[in-house]
Amino acid sequence: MKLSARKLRILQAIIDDYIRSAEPVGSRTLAKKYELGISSATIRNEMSDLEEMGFLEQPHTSAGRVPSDKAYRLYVDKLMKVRSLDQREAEYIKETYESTIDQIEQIIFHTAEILSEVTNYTSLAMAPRLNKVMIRHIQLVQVDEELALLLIVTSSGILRDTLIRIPEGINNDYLSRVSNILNEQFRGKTIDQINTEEISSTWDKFLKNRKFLSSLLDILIQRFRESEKREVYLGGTTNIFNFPEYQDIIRAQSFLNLMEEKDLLYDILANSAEDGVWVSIGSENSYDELHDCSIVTATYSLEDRVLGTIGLIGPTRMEYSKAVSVMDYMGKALSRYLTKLYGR
Amino acid sequence: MKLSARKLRILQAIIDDYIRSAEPVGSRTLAKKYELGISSATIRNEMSDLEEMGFLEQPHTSAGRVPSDKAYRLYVDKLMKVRSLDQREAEYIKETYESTIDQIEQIIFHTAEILSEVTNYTSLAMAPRLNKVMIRHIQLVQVDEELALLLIVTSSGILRDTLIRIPEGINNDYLSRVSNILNEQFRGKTIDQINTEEISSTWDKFLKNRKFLSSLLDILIQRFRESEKREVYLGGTTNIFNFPEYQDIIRAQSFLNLMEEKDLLYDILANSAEDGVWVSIGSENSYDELHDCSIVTATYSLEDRVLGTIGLIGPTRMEYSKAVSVMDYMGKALSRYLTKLYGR
DNA sequence: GTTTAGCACTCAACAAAGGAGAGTGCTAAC
DNA sequence: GTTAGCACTCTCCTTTGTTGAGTGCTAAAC
Repeated sequence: MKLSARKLRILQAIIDDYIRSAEPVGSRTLAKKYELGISSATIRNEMSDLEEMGFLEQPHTSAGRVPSDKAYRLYVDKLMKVRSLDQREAEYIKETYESTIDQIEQIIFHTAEILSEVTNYTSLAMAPRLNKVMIRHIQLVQVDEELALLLIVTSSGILRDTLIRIPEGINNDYLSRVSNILNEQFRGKTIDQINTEEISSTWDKFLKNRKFLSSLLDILIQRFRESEKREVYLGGTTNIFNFPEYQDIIRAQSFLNLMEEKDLLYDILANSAEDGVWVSIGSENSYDELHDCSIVTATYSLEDRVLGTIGLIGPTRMEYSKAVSVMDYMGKALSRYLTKLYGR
Repeated sequence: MKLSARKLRILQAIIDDYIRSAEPVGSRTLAKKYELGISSATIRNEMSDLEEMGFLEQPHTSAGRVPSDKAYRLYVDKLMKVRSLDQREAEYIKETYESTIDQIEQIIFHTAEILSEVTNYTSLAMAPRLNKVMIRHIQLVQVDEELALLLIVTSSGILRDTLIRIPEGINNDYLSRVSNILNEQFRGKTIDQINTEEISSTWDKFLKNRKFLSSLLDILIQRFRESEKREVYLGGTTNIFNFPEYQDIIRAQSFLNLMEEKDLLYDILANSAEDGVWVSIGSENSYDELHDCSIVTATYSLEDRVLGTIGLIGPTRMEYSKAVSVMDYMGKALSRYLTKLYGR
């Protein structure tokens, strides 16, 4: 069977209506509300065809029909008109960025909050993958007799540091010699590329303070490990209660429990598109728990390195056109903002 | 009317039973399950008295009875036996502390997670109030031609830092002169005690780079402001679904929404006891939204300065004896751990 | 004076029964 | 190919009993 223009029009009307109302759509409603120029009986016949073709589903015999995941996919790919973002919303996003602080993690966290505010969906934001970023500078700074600070600066200005205790009798000169060696070893590499054994052997130059030096290395490595931490920030988790499909306590709970599985969420974001906006609908998701959710993601970058992904999650009956336009805008705005702050 | 020993025994039995079952307790159940040595009719009479005295409430005529907030208060103050913590749980807490990282905020966050794991309640943890902590050292470190790092070390080793851009032609010497001045101004003060105007006038010594210096000051002040940030970490928010009283979607939602109001939660923690464990039951809470929750808090300290508060929140039908013992243990364990890490 | 057995009464919770309403599929006519 | 009409289906809601746990009261027993 072919998807005639009329069938498409009807399908579009059903999807639009269902996205708005969350109620199965019947032929009579359709005939009355949308100016399709055909009677409900004709619509019934067409709907029957659409069901046979897998675009519609019936919760039970005497209910209206509901779009299938396949229908949403068609909608997203062909039918939907992606509006560009509302002037007011774009303005709002811009403004909030201007007033934020400059720690990269905080910016991402804040981004998640804005996303959920603007869309009323639950938002996800993956912390930047700093292990893809080059180390630019490592330095030990003496704070006082007991303490020194170990600094790691990456090529994008992102910073890690740790306060460490130093043994007695170590002075600033000594620390800067150590710094130089560390720099030789690390500079220009990404965290992924570091070879710890090689470094360890370098310490042989230093006869004294072996213990201190190797603990220093431990700390460094630990800090690098942390950068690989698969952190996900969430926004608007309780927005899910706004949707009638989550009025059921069991479903709401299982959704919220899912949102606590940061590792899984991270995987979802990490496995979405490599660049740009990406939509995954219901059963397209590789995780069972998400079979009645849809996810819209966008990547964000610093200069032209993709650092991470942000996303929205909601019922399959999602306002895709809005979600896609917001994500598109947001991914770009965030990238611009990061590049402005940390780019060269 | 006097609270006879028998009335107390009955009340205790009712509270114990209700805490376990969440079902109104009837006289027959009581007579059968607990060896009180009296018949259900006698218990009925006593229960009627207890209701008159305000210790019991009846959801409706033909239901059993439920302890009132007043009863829980009596229970917490007089009746309950505070067990010391289960060996296994104490062990578990100790172990997890040993494997954590050393950023103070992370430790606190992790504490919240442990708390909710051990108790199955929702946990709260207030970030440390660093504005009560003395500034020990401020330093500017040059990273390369464009960037420098501004460091603030407090008396308890807690660190804040920011990467800043420096104007051309500024060298390390210059930065260390500036550092010295900043140190003169700030060292030994708490963040609360800083007088920004006084500092601003100090810049007059420097003819060049006024703009850089004043932006530096802005950043410093901003960082201090951040330290006053009223941050609260949560653990186990979805644990609330385990309780039958939150099977109702409206109540669950309003609870979860409440948990998003970080400012309010911060206030609650900040206004609990100044030191040690504290219990607030139902209507004792000053916020309406919490009238059917109870909160158990404990403070944590570094050396002997109280830095913040951790807490548990759950239905008034809470296992107070467990909650109190866990909070007591945890407050102390956290303080010990912080002191070990950051104390002198 | 307490304690207890017995009984009438109350009320929520559950289940069954009976519309009402929305929607479908089919048929026959246009 | 389109449409009106009608029988049929199925959920949802309301109504109506029924059950069971629990109470309060009274009168007898201790």
